[in-house]
Amino acid sequence: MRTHTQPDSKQTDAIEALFADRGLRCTNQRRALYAALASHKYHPTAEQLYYQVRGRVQGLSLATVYNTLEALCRCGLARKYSGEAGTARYDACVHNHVHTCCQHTGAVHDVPDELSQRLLDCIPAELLKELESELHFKISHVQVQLIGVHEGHQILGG
Amino acid sequence: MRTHTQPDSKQTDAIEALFADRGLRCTNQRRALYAALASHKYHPTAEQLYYQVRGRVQGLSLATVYNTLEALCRCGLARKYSGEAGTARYDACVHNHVHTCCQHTGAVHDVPDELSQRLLDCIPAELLKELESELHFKISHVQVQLIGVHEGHQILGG
DNA sequence: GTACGTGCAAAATGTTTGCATCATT
DNA sequence: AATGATGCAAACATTTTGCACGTAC
Repeated sequence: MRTHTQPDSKQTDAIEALFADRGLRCTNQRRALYAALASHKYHPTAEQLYYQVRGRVQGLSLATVYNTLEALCRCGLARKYSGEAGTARYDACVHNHVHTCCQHTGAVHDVPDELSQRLLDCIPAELLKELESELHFKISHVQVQLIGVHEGHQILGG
Repeated sequence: MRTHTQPDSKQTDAIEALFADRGLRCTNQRRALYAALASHKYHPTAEQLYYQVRGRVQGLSLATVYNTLEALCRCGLARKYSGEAGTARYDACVHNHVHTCCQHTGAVHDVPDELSQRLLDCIPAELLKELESELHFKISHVQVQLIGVHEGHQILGG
């Protein structure tokens, strides 16, 4: 296989530091996958990431994509979503935001930060505290999805 | 709609009426599946429903379970959720409620109605209206999940 | 040097589909 | 009688796993 090729860049250093901080080994594959994930505006599936990153890191395998995504999720650097469709989607875990999910196409989009924040701010922390103690459930985060259809699409009656 | 709390035949009639109302054919399989789904406290997967209902309706197939669930979802009698795990879960669509989803076990539970309602009521209708017009997205419903761990479970580090 | 990550392919899920038969309307 | 649902099995899609090798620490 390939000897270690390390592109010099501020961002790479930042990623290395991030990984080190979480006790993750920093491999070319992981670095590239995380960089791709973090730069994604939407929410790629494992397969999409695979094809995207494959061009940059040779010999990347889909298994590694899954392994890496799982590692990233486990240490809190990424999040896994399972929208309406059967395929899991991922994003780099920057901060909590709201998603829209189209019932027609299955597409998942972000709600812009400002709006997301306003929506999430509606839920008072005390209520969450109360839920935690009532349900004996430690809440790590609240996930909000707006289910519906993008304008121009109709739900077929049936 | 008049809902008598009465023997099985009454409930069966109610289901038939419900189906007729939506233009769904009422077969034994569908009736049994819907009854099972509606009585479920948790959120069965297709497979769980299959094994549960199989005892009551002879020769039920998994394909029919999927077909039926899809038909129910399409006409608004059921909802499909895709929690953290890779398996879709369903419930009879009574009213909107909040779910907890355990990061450790993947278990999905309902938040009791009163608490769910209080949480959902936090989101003002005007904000949703605003989101709809900003995003060009027709919101059918808001889905809230509390992600975390049930007490007594720890997230394992590595 | 060692523990862990990787690639490959095969296996384990989970879901959908084609077609002949059967039941509901 | 006609339309649509069912069952079966096979196709399909997605994710996980075992193993030999390579690499970061």
